[in-house]
Amino acid sequence: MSIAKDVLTTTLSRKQREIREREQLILDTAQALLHQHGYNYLTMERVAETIEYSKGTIYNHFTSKEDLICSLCCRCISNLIEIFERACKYSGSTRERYSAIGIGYSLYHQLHPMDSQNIQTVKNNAVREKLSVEKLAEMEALEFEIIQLTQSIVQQAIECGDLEKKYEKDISTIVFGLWSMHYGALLLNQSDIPLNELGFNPVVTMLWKNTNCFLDGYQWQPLSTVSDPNKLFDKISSALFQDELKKLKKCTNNT
Amino acid sequence: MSIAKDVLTTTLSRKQREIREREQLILDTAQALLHQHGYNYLTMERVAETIEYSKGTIYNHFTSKEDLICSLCCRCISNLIEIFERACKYSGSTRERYSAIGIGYSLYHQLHPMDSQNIQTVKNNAVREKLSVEKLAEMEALEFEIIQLTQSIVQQAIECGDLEKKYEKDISTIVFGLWSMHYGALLLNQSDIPLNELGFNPVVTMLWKNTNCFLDGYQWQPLSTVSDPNKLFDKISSALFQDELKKLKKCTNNT
DNA sequence: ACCTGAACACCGTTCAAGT
DNA sequence: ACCTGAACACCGTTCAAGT
Repeated sequence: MSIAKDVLTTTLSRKQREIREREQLILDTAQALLHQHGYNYLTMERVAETIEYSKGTIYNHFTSKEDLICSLCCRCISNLIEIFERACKYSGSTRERYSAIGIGYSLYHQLHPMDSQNIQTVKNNAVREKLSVEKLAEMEALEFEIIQLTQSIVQQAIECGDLEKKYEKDISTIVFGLWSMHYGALLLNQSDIPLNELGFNPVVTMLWKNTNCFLDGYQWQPLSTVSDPNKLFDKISSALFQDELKKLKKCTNNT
Repeated sequence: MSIAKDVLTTTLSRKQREIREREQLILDTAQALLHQHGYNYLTMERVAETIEYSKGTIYNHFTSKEDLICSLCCRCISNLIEIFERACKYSGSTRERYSAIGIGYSLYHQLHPMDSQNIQTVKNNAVREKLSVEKLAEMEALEFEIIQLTQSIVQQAIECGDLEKKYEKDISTIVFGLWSMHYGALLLNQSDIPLNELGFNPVVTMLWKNTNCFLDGYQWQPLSTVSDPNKLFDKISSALFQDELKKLKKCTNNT
């Protein structure tokens, strides 16, 4: 009985599971093509060939090439949100948690450069122009989630006095400051401007320094001058990327 | 004799002048198509039709569609450099001049949103992948010019003591801070994230506030707390965009 | 109900023919 | 020496036919 029921429910949902799995397969394939051979190599034809289905089937999952790319982007933003949630849960002062968001952002992009390329691809007008309003709304909802998470920490900082009350009207400005600084840095980093040849330090290092000065400028307590910023960086980054570091350790132990 | 010589030299260079003029015409046309109907409406065919030449002729000027778009982008960056040069010449403290760079950047993008869209278009991988190394080098050279202009002000600030000596090793980091903050803000602004619906202040306002806090964090003298930042903004922006404001005045007087 | 792939549309690019 | 536009290549998208 129990087995029969299992079989029944399995049978009922198998098709759905198959479809869901194939959708992930398409996304994985598209991501791999994009990452390995660049944007112009990614064609619907090639995705179809790789997964051994016809082009028509892909269009059953995604209404257009742009829709496929945007879905890829949404998956990457979801991964990023997960990091941000970890940062919010970090046990430390409000300033440490806010810093953790920045660190999570920049380290995530360093650890997963292809994800960050995917996210940028959708910012392009040629792609955006072809997206449906529904798809754009889906992406916007994810971006909104990120803003909310970030904003909540600034709010808490004001409530507990780490940030002066007079900055209450600047909450969204402070969010925008961290966001624009990191977003801009990420894009400059992955553009092919040869930053290190031009004498710039590593982007993660510069971002950390600049974020600290930015928050010091808002007098967000405790100021970066009262403790060692480098130690704090290591502390937060190892806390945020515990899982990733574990994986790396495992790999090196096995070999 | 003199006339004959004039005719001769005119004849000799007429072709060249014609070609140069046509090149600008192609760029203007492409920009107009891009601005009025979006990226996907801009085709080589349509550009050819509009300027009443054949497609082959356009390929005599530009080796590919991407080459055309990149040339458009370079023209826009040159315009931006002109603003930056004005900012560097601004008579005021080093901090005021550095601020002027930021203000020039954000106001330029506000006054010429289509230029800033052009600049962004080339950041897209689909376009970059197809560019020749020469074209990329041309753009890089322009970007380098911007960096140099910005860096020179930070250098001066350290020399005259407006910035503490200990920040000498952070010069490029301070440049990167202003750059990433403004670049990120610009991109967020022209993406279709509805910033004002999400409760954000106007981007130019937020940038000015954040830049001041950023520079305060580096203790760049004089701090924004000793004078009215809003007055300074108005002073700098009217000095930088004198020409533009004159034009606007003329227009309103004539009508 | 789902999958297929031939056929179509569109656009970037080339090059033989024309002036 | 320069310009033209037919012809080609490539790729996104559709949909009648098949299972």
